[in-house]
Amino acid sequence: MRSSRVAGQPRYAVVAQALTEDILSGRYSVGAILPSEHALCTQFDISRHTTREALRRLQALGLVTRRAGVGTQVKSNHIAQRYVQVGDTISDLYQYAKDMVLNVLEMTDIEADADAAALLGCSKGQAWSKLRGVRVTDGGDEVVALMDAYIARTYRGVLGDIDGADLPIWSLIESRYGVVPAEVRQQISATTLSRAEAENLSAREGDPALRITRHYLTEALDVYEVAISLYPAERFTYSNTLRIEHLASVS
Amino acid sequence: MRSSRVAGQPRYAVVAQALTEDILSGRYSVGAILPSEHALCTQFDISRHTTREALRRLQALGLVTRRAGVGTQVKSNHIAQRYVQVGDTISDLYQYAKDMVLNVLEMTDIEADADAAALLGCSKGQAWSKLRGVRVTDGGDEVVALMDAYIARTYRGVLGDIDGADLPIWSLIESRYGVVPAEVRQQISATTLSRAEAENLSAREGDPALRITRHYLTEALDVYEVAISLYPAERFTYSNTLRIEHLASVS
DNA sequence: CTGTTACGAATGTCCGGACAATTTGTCCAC
DNA sequence: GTGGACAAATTGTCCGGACATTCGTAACAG
Repeated sequence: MRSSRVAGQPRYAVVAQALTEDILSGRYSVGAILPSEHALCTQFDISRHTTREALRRLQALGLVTRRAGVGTQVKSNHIAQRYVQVGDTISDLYQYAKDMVLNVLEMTDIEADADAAALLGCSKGQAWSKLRGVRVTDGGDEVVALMDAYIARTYRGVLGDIDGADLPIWSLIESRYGVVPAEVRQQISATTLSRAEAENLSAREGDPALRITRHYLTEALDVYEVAISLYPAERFTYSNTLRIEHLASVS
Repeated sequence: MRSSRVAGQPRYAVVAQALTEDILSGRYSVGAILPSEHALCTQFDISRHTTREALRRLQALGLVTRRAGVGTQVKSNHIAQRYVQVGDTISDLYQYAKDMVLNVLEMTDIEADADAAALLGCSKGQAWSKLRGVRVTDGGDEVVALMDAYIARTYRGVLGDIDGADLPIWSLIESRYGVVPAEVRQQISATTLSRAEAENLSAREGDPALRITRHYLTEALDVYEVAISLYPAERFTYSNTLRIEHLASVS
């Protein structure tokens, strides 16, 4: 018996709603395989086309992934907000280094002690390369930021490419190793410059500054780069524009 | 005559690729209406189902919008990077006010002078309501932020709801007027507290603080709320996690 | 001139069927 | 055991058709 059509609700929406609830409530846990298209067709007494439309919605919501030969797998048990980054100012998440050059001051290989392990989110003793440098404007006449970066030892090879580069480090890693950032965690806080920091930045002690810490993670959620940048307030404002994507609700 | 199938390329991908190039190159400008599904079916000699699959891809890339009775309209002439916000910390873009209460200090109606017009991105003389308040923790024992907000006079009605609210103002406007933010522009900068600011925040003069300015815009890109918040550094770090969406390329 | 109605055009919602491509696992030969 | 051939299950790619819903506009009525 065909399930009766609810007023104003397309059939695929009914199915999508039901499956969404099952996923959000945990009846299907993350990693579980949903019933096959054929099974859903039988269960809801709808055509395969309609079933696929329903599953397409779940996919658009980021709840499931689909693979031929495998099935429909639950990817996430909550619906995340989606943003589209617009504009291309110097300070955009991925473009903040545009028109700037990175001059290396110091490079060392380290094994993470307790402090570093906490910062980097790794176990004690893990091997990293540490780098200290300044970002200067393309002409080289103004220091914009002081940066400490930690790079997983695996990608040590980029160290040679960094001095004088006008690209972010993660981008150098990408072109050399093919590692793309899949997730970026950032913390932005306010601070005042210490004597030593002010010296490197040709600013005054006590001046306000923005401290931006970014963790770059691979698809497998391994941290492979951490960058901590210090931007004197008068030379830098972090700004971005986010456009909210209007996701078609399943209901 | 049916267009021959390129090796490894589904038919819909060929169509999607062709249309994408036409949009990116500007042959179809933003706002233009693409040929109808029927026309594309004839042009490429494919079924309507295949045509719709191609257009679905363009939609997923954010290049077009589709409306029944109208057609497929070009929305953007470039492919933007997509981020998905994950996590739900206190400082997430839309959740930063969680577990906090807003206490109003002062409310006034203003007409924008030159300074205000520049800040709000409106013409001089436009009518706004200005509000000064502090965000305190739920228990009320700690001041977390000092906030100046400007609300378009049209939504003046929310002013009565604000004192003591534990929601962001835009959220109050949404529930009362049905206005949803479609775009948010934010600037984050570092500063040090002035004497007066420190007093309101029970902090010390010269302490570092984060100044976050947010413009909330409607779908039509009208600014309807501007919030400027001052967070003493030791009580607040702005942090968020962005997951990069792997958009299926059309090719 | 203004408000209403009617029509056409476009996308949205469904159904049916067929074959291709991908993946996983089983079974057999070596 | 190990490797390869094979089969089964699953999603992906296409085709055809039918009717519903939405929206702009043109014709019409007042």
